[in-house]
Amino acid sequence: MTRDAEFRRRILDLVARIPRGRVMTYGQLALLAGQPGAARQAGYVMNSLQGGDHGLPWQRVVNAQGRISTTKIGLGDLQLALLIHDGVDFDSSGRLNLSERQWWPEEAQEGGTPTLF
DNA sequence: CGCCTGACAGACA
DNA sequence: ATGTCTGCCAGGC
Repeated sequence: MTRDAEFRRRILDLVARIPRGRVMTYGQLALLAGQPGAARQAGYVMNSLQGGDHGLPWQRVVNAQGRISTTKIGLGDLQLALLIHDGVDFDSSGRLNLSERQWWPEEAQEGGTPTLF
């Protein structure tokens, strides 16, 4: 299996596990998928979903500033609505509180090493 | 092959 | 806070 195919699969596995009301960042996904610093590639994978299908909670992925990045491809309003429906609250400047909303998988929480795979 | 553009992020001015 | 620069690398032209 090619490296990018593995990367993609790992990203999607992680996204599928994000609980309602919590979020993960692109850089975090890349890190846990074994490619620290490849946040842009994580975004590239998410972009391929183009929203909705796959039954994945794609809306639970935001950038490192707690802001929605899908505004660039026209999915911003939808993502915001879905997150609010999840119970996530945003401040007046459109940011959510990452320190209380960012979710880390159990495996990554206990061990000192952040990489998951 | 080169050049440019991205659902990004961190460092720095 | 805002803007610039660099690292990341797939895909379009």
